[in-house]
Amino acid sequence: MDARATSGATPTIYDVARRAGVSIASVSRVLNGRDNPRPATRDRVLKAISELGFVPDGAARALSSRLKQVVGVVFRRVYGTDDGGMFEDESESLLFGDQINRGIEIVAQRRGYDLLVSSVNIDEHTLPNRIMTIAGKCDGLILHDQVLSPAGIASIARTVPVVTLAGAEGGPVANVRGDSATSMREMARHLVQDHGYRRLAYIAGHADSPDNIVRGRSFTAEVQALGGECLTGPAWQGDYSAGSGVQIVRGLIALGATLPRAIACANDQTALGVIYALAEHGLDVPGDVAVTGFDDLPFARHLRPQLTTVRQPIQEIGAKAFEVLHSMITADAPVSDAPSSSAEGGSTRRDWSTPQDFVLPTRLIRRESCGCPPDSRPPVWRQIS
Amino acid sequence: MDARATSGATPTIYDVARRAGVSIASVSRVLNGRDNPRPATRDRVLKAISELGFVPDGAARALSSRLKQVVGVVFRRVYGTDDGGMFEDESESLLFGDQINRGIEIVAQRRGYDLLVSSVNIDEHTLPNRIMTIAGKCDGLILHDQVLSPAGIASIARTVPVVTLAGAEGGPVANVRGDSATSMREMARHLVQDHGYRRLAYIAGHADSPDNIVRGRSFTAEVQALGGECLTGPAWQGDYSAGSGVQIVRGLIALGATLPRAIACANDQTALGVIYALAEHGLDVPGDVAVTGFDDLPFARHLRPQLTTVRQPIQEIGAKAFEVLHSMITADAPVSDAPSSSAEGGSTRRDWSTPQDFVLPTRLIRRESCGCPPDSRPPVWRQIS
DNA sequence: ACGTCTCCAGTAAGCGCTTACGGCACCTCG
DNA sequence: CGAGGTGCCGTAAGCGCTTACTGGAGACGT
Repeated sequence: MDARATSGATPTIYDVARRAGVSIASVSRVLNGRDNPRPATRDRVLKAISELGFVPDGAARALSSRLKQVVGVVFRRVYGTDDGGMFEDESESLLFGDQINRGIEIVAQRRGYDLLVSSVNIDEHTLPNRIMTIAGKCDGLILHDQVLSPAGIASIARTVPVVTLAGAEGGPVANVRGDSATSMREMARHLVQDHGYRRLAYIAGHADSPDNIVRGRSFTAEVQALGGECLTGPAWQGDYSAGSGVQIVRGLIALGATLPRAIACANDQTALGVIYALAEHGLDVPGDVAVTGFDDLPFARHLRPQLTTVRQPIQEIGAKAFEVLHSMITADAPVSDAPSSSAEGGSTRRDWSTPQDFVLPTRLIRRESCGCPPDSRPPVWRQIS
Repeated sequence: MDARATSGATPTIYDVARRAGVSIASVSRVLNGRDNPRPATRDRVLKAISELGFVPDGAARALSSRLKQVVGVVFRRVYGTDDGGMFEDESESLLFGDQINRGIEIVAQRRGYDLLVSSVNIDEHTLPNRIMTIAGKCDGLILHDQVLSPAGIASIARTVPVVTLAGAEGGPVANVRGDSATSMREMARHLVQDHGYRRLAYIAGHADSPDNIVRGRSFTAEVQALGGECLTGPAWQGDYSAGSGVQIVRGLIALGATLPRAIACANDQTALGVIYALAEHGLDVPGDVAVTGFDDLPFARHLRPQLTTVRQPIQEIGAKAFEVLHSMITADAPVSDAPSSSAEGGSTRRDWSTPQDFVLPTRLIRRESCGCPPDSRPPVWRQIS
């Protein structure tokens, strides 16, 4: 038996062992649900554990087993918070990210993993350091859109498994995203063909967001292919926030510009702002201007008018990201097993030479803001019939 | 110099040391910003680090320094997600929690801490195990409302520092919450005195939520003190969700009950559901029935009518919770220092015998849904003037 | 009765860091 | 010119676990 005594502080496995009259190895075995310890031993250990209120130290466990069972999730915090105006009303812009995180968390939990979440400020000068600190605390990283340059991503991916969310096709690491192209094309068709609008516009999200780029391109191309006109340019550059939607519309109206018949927004939040600003000027949606969003956040159906948008399988995107990361993490471990030449079906054996790009299906949700008639049935509210 | 070689896998401090031609102690010293290594040495080390893409292992660091720089945050997940109906539309109920977490995270970051977030399902049978696993991975725990019984909290608090959010006064551990009593009293006064409503009701949140209890009691008491009538009872029992608000109103109307002139809801989400259900039946808010919420979530001001509610300093609550926890964590360390008898001003020296209850101020926000006239100025949108 | 096999349980060697301690230059001053 | 600093840096002892290896005790076959 080991002599180590840890009486004052929090109990360790040695205290448990001593109290149960067994060796630390046995304690470890019951902790990990091995089946060798016989029932009598196991019970003594369990008793000691609960009497002492013993909680195994995750760090020690991680160090020894080379697995932390933690995945890091990094996303972008929008407004500076370093000083006086401590908490801006930034919350709305985070709905999407939070939902994704929920999806990650739920599947992670099933595998015994927990989430280390961390938001970063882009203009942070110590970004590399922060990311390293985080990386050191987990087995793998999931990076939301807009947190790191492709080069930065590639660099850190050298050392720890990384998957990105909503990244560009052909990025340096595995990537998971919704299918923006197909549904934005469908949106364009719906607006132009079904509703007959000819003069439309796309309010962009962050210029360097791959999702935004794809959405804008697909929409514009399809509108033009269908003989419509699609306004673009700096005047239509937003940043995914509701505020940017408000500003753009106000700006246009102040300039006396003729608004297009329909405005497709890069996401729901921008649409929220647009509708808001339009109402401010007495313009009717969809009567005067039709407005659409993207994401189908929960609030989309509570707006008046209810928002026509594209549903992304938000939580599934998070879930998929975790699964991909998890397979990278576990594939990392058995490095000295089969020497080589394992020609079985597409296993993930350190083969992120050509990182995969997972695209999840999206769906056009027609509600009122595009000009469709309101659903006659009272809409269900959740699981309530 | 140490002989250990770690060539195949991810680089360790030994690899860095070897490459830089120094000892691991020196590497550690530059990693931790100690000032002894002289510039030349430091540069060699830094160079080796970046060449190898070395990321110090958080587990090893934590084990050695007895500090993980991680705090756990546990909150309640509402709907089961174990099976087929994988992702219910649970999101709305999480806004509040997510905001709090943001507050925690932002201040935590300043101190070099990260957040380990984990949602739990109440009906989970392995709850104690899950919480233990989480506890083992961090230096302290912040528990949201409704995740653990007071007994359970007390038990785990034996081993790791814990602070609760929106817990009851006089709970087993330190607690941080918004001041529900004062503002609900004010709300009652506003409704009864300013608007002259005499027949009101309070739609409750979870029955075992301390915040809900305080809100209900304060509101009811004040209404009655002012000579009004306040409906209560099982018919008015909700669960903080929008869905419960919908159901309650639908139920009442189906029964042919005469609705009260004003309904105060336990939180904004319930109010959202109530307004929705009222509209469904052609009832005008606030014309026929006034409705109020609690929390002042961002969507509250985008509702039609804009929601009268109580603003909780949500992120500040999270921030405060972290600060309290952090002081407990750091106070934990020097355990063999001053033997006793430190009679200085209220320091947190392992003195959670009578856990503190921090109450942050709240504020009544009068908007339209109570019957107040709409604000004439176009409301600002964020920082936009 | 003795070898052998099976089960349990203990011993001890790390996992990758931090840090107390000590040694070696080199410098300062009596 | 030697005692005593002072500044850098290396050595080694852990931190609290997991687990390969080893050993002892029965159970069993011959």
